[in-house]
Amino acid sequence: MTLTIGQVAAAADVNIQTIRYYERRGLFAAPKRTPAGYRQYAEEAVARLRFIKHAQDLGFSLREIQELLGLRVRHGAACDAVERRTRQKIEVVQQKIRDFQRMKRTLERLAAACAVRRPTAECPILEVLEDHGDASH
Amino acid sequence: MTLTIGQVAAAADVNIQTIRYYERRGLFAAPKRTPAGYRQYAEEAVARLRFIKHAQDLGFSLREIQELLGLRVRHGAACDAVERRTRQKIEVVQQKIRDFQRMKRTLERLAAACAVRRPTAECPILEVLEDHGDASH
DNA sequence: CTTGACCCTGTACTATGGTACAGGGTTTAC
DNA sequence: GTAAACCCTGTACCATAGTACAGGGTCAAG
Repeated sequence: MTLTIGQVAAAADVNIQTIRYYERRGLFAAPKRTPAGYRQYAEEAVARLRFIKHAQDLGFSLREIQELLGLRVRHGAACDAVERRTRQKIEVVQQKIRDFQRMKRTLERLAAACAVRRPTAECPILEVLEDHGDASH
Repeated sequence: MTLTIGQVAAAADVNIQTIRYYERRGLFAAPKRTPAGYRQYAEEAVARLRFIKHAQDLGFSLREIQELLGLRVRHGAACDAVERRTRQKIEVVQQKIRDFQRMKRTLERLAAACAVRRPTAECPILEVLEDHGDASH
């Protein structure tokens, strides 16, 4: 069974224009067409859109997502190269995790400074942020 | 002692155009001018730029930073609002960390499947990626 | 008193990730 | 058999966060 672009868009909760935009960008393979020129999608299209959205939530750019999907496209071909790229991606993700953990610790320090302040004290968050500016880099 | 826009830009390691852009956006108070119209900054300007940069590093948008700077002006109850925003930001960051860890596990599963594949097996990337897509959201 | 480095405003342009609209053709339901 | 709802392409537009450039004015050194 095939789906129209509108059905795919509704199922994946994205705009129709966005799907066409992805197709133009090369993220989304151009599907078969009806004689009238309507796009005919397989059900996997919905899963792929959801994958794209989730990867975006993780902070991957469309260009990076294109790379990830590129791993998929070349399946059956050079599996060694695919594995190498996947391990590179793991490194990138690991670094992102470290960055966000550092960010979270800084934010927690700010919130903690707020929580222990005396009633008459001024808000310490903004000062800490400025100290942070001086102390880091 | 006052600084020119070029000196401030060099000290804070930002583009001159960026400072003027912040001024236009209302993030950065318009400074006094010389009779010729040159901007004259106090040294605090450098600290404020660093504050903006570090808040950006922590994932705040310019709009959010503008809010934070606005809160600083109105002391008193402002601290509670700043703390609330900070804790909201921590939640967002925590969720991102969880998502990245999930993504990392997915990629590791992918690489592991690659490593143990039989010579005749197809590259299992497609299935793993789409499982990931199905499992989320 | 000219040269070069700096400053000014205003406008245009970049990249990313979309979203909207114009002006058509097609399909479906009554 | 027609009206609504859907699809097509192409182009223009939005926000965010800048960056560049044109066409001037200003300042300090030699």
